[in-house]
Amino acid sequence: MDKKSVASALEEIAACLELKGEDRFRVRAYETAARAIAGYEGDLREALHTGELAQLKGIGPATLEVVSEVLKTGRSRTLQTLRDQVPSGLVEMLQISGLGVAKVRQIHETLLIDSLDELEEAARNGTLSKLPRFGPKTAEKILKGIQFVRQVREFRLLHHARQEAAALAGVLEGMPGVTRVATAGSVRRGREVIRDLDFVVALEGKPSALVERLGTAPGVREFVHESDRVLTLRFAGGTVADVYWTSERGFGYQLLRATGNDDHLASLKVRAEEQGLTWGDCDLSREGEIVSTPSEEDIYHAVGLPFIVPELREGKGEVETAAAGRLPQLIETADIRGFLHCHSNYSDGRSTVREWAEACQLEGYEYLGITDHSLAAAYAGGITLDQICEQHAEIDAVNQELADLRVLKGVEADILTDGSLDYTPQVRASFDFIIASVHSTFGMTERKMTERILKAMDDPSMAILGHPTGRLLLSRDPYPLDLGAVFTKAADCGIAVEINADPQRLDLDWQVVRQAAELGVTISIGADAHSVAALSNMELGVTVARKGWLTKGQVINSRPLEGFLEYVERRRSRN
DNA sequence: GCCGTTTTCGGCCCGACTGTTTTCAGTCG
Repeated sequence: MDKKSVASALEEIAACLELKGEDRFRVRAYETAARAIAGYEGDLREALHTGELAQLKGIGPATLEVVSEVLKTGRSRTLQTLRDQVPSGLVEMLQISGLGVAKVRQIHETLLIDSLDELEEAARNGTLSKLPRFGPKTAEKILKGIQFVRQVREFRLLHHARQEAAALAGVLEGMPGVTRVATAGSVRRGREVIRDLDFVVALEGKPSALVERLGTAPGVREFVHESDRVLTLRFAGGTVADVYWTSERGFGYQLLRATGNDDHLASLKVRAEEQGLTWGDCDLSREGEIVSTPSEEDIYHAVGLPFIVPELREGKGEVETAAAGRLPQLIETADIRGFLHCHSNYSDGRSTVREWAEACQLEGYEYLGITDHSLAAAYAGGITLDQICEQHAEIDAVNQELADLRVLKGVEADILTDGSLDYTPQVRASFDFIIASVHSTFGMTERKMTERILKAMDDPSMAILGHPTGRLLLSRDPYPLDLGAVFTKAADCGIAVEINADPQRLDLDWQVVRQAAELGVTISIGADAHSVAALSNMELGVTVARKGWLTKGQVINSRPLEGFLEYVERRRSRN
């Protein structure tokens, strides 16, 4: 049982309790517990065993019991009981943006609706919009929401998929006859959301023993499909995994095939055939003779190409560029010198300034930019003027003590509805640098939202534009925005545009990162981390940058401290 | 239900926006 299953059990309990009209603080306790589990970095079983889990903030006796039960048996009696009392369709309806408990209950009680299909019908035929306090706009919004929920429920976020894949790879490694295991597919390519997991195993002997053992592996619910080289499994949590097996000498070819994507493979196939090779389902051959391909490098070599890293294999011209010898030297996590965009306990973060500084020093960063929420972000405990003074004094003290790390005084200032930045110019001048982001009024038209952001970019105190499209993967679409206009202006004004590395955001999307870079935009990779446990966000941000073909030189926080500060200063002295 | 203590129970996120209504409930960040 993975973290996601445990967290979603707790979330579902919370939703059921809420729909039953239970005390809202009890509901919130389960939601808090779900977040605590989802954000927990270590191994859950281990932590349960050592008692560390019982100490985790947000976990108490009742929620610990749920966690323990789900880890041991894959189910929770509390949840089973609740499921008998609350129709599952109502829980799904809660995921629709614009529908809260009150409206879902109203719909259920007055129209006797308890599934998405029935809700869709009622929204289409006009019965829904006749309910008190509903109207045509609400019905339309609900129809959109139903589409969205249906579309996203099969997917999971990259970091969750990576955790699941690592756990499953560990199980595969212990299987009889298995000599090598690799994670393939979209997880390996670093896609932001993942539908299925893919694995390649090198096997000695017959696959029957492997198949048999996989059937009894923990959490496996059923075999969806089985052939002579691949087994498709479904786990209790809903995850679907393809396991391909091959010999050691065919491992590279199978790994390449299982990694994809289809467009990339199609381009390779064309090149292979031009070279007189046969691109088979299971192996690469020349004149009937199988070519030995223990590693992927062997295949790229055979078709006359340098190795292409998995992140680039999206069929976006990487094969042609590689053939011309013009693939960029992609940025790596080790190139990042400045850890930017993190929240401390002064706003909605959990770690203190000192904890941030010590953690970043340990990771080898040269500088750290603390950027708490500004005053307008009331829900996130935006930092007041008094707190700013207090925090700056604390940062000064930490800087006095630490020799090889510089803590910068930053802030994530709200871009207000009218396009101005939060705080007065005098207050903004007290910061070393400012990330400016939109956190409210997402429902503007494209023209208005674009005007709002372009106006904010006129403010010389803005160094970085934070999470530019506001999307939340699998839960909220980006707001409409003319990104081309934003990029052009950013390049012109010397404002860096963020790749926000929060696993739920990964905003900019990798597909537009390249466009931004081609327009001359400097990119900032911001962790948007709320505790030191999320230091590893940075790696996800770098994955997005690599998928966007970025080199070290295009990323502002891969510059040394002086280079970063110079960039900020140059921006300030314009206008 | 959990936390943080005045260690036994009170307090827990609040203001703005949206779509509805005609003054505001519900939702969201």
